[in-house]
Amino acid sequence: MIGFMPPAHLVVAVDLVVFTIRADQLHVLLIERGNPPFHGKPALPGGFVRDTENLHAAAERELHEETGLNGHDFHLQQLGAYGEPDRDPRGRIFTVAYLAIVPDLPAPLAGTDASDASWVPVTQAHGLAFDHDQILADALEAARVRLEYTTVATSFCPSEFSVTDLRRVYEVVWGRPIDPRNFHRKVIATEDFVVPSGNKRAAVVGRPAMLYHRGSATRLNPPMLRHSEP
Amino acid sequence: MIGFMPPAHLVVAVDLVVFTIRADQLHVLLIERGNPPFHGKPALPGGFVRDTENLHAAAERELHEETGLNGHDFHLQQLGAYGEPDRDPRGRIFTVAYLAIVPDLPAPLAGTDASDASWVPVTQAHGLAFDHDQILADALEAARVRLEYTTVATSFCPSEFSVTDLRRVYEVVWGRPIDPRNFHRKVIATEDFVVPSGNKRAAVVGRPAMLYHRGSATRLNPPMLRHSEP
DNA sequence: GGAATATACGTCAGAAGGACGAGAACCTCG
DNA sequence: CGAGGTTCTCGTCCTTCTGACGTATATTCC
Repeated sequence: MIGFMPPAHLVVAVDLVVFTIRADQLHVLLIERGNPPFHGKPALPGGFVRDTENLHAAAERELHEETGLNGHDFHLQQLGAYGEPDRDPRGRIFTVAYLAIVPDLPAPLAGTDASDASWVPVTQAHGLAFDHDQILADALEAARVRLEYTTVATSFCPSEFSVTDLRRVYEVVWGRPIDPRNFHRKVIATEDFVVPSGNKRAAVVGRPAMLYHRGSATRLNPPMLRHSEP
Repeated sequence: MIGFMPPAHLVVAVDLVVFTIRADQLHVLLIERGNPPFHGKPALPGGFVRDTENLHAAAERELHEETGLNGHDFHLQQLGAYGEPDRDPRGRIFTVAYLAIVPDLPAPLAGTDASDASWVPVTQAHGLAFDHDQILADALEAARVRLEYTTVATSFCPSEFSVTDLRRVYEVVWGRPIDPRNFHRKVIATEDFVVPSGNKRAAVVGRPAMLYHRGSATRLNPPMLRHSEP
């Protein structure tokens, strides 16, 4: 069943790797495919680029359709293009992958037409349709690198967060523990990484944490290097 | 003259930003367009992706056609996809940009069918066709960043080079002088960045330099940070 | 009030790099 | 052949940054 060939303007799609953190675990947004090919298999959300929209707009539209998010309360950046000739059995379809980082949604996926979408821990996200396993792996590595050199970690957090919240982001994405005292020093010393909100967290136990908003900085200089092991 | 619409498999192209260093200046490979649109204007070399090849293969093929280079004596990496609806007046054409870094070719462009291609200093590469000004700007920034975190600078150099040759690469691409003594210490101290060839350069003037081949390392850890100024 | 806990701040040593001095190895020129 | 100039290589000092780890502070629970 190779017969299907989409019209020219439907040869390019965008696929989204949407990351969030829930219950101290990195989750990725997946859909269950309702049509062939790969019927019933999990896949990254995505869709074809429309005639009048550019790639970024297409990614934003898909993200809105799947999560209800819009405006600028998320991080969205292009990862790269994928175009193996046989990546889609329907024919020659290229896809441009986007990495999205969103905070843990209070009413997750509410008001969306994507009731088939669900958050899956990345550790359990295998066997995806198409080449989405590869795209997901590339996205995970890209996210880890971007935490080193940029301030995107704050995009995982809600508007108000503590330094410990931010540290959890790094620990979850990197998969390794970080010394709380050194991390605190680094975050506070980095100009415009976070700005104090003036509030304190109601303590469940222990000293209440000071709360912050994300600052205006985007680059981390000097970077927060994870010491890579083979 | 909007009538032209390429068949489905010709909606995606690859464009190359090929950098080299000649006479202590960063040069980019440009062609002069022989057909409309943008007839007679300079542009990045590129072409449509063929039915059976993937994106990387298409980029390699184009690079070979334009420079005669093949094998692995160059650096070739994807930059990203560009897809503004109006970027090509012929219709909806997406392009995937690739960054190539090659040594100064001894017999430049010999044996190629691209006699229309020429090396242009990046400082004079303006007014390109399509959105190639933007792609070139993105490529330049990407090259600068990659010099910080990877060992690609050696891809600008011939097989055998001196530490000073390598330093010139950084100075030319970054556009700022570097202290020769600190640079030398950094390069030598970084494991597998360069390996001694055992030879010395015949000195024109001054102490002859020891020569090196590029090493096996790809990442620079810790990175060679340029201190960005606003 | 004391124990437990989490946050905030401090200290010390080692790694890395910017600034700069100086020696080493070649050239040319007188 | 020696002096001076040039370039490459090595070394020193000092500052910044960070990993390791100690300690004070603010809250809840008992």
